[in-house]
Amino acid sequence: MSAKTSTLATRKAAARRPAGGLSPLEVEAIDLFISFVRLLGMPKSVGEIYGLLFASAEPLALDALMRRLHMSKGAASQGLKVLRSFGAVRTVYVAGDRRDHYVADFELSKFASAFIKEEVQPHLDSGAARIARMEQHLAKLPKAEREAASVRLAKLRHWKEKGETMLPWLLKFLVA
Amino acid sequence: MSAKTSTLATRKAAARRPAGGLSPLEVEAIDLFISFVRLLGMPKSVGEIYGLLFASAEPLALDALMRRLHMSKGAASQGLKVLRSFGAVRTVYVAGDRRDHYVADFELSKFASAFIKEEVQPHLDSGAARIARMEQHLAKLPKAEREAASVRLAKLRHWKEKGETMLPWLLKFLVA
DNA sequence: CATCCTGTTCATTTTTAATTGAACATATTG
DNA sequence: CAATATGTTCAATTAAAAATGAACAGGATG
Repeated sequence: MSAKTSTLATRKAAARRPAGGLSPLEVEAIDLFISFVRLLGMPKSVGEIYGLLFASAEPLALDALMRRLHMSKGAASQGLKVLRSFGAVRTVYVAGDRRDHYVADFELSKFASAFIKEEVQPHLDSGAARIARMEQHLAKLPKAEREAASVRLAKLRHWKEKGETMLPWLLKFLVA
Repeated sequence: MSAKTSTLATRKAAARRPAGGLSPLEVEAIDLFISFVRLLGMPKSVGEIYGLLFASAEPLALDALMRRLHMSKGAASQGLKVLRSFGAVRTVYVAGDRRDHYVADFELSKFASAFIKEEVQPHLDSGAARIARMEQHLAKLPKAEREAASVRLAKLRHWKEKGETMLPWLLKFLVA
């Protein structure tokens, strides 16, 4: 009896979509975004979700993502949370359905600016703090060592400034 | 007799450095570069090696890296291989010692350009191939779906072009 | 208000990435 | 050329990251 309903559901889904529940176009989009999010150090599930939403003409609810991507509820929920957190995805109202339905926001720059704000910027900041501490240590060194180390520290400061110059520019370019 | 020489060498090195074999300055440098290489998706051992070489006034051989970083020979060898591969590190001649001695190259941009060439560029290329395939699939779609998908594909093409514009610029900025 | 539906959280398991250490290759030295 | 020193590679181990699934919270529904 439970076998019967599940068979029906499966058959219905299969009729709408090619084998496996994903069209070739969707598969390409998913692959594309998996490799993109991996580049940014995000879990592949995030790329799968965004890829499917990007390719999908209709908004999709959590259970549709689970089913079509063969993904657990937990992973889908967490992935959507991440995507929501930087606005790569948003919910849309669907009449007569109380599930949340998601669509992809097409502004890809949101991935990049989230990455910069969450990963790069903190590193730059902690790097700055570290350089300050290194300057403290430097002062206590015997003269011979101090001079060699001083050159290196200058290099670090230079890179830090370069990073701080580049980031805003990069953000601007991406958003434009 | 081999015991005698190795004991002497060990004692000599230990006298030069504080407990644990790493000065506070070295520890800061190592921490800094660990987080930097992690940002680029490289193993932490690569950051440890570069960090120590960056801070170290003298060239260091593989066994010194192993000893001071508590790292296996394999990890040190592989890490140096990676660092050599993009010129972040080079060997220098040390008279009367047949081990390879390494120093850090201070041009940090080498990390970034290696990352772009090895990680980013290939993704852009495969992305381009994928977009081409998606255009094939698109043609086979019924008209209604085709139009929605077409808008999305245009977005992808746009991002690809943006990436292709930005990368050379970014490289130039980094190297400058 | 008891039950069902939807979604979140988090301890556990699984998967993936990095490290170890031993076997090997190669060069050096007496 | 035997013995030793140096460095690389790779199968096995260990550590880190991600996914699962069950427990839970809250909101709707009859």
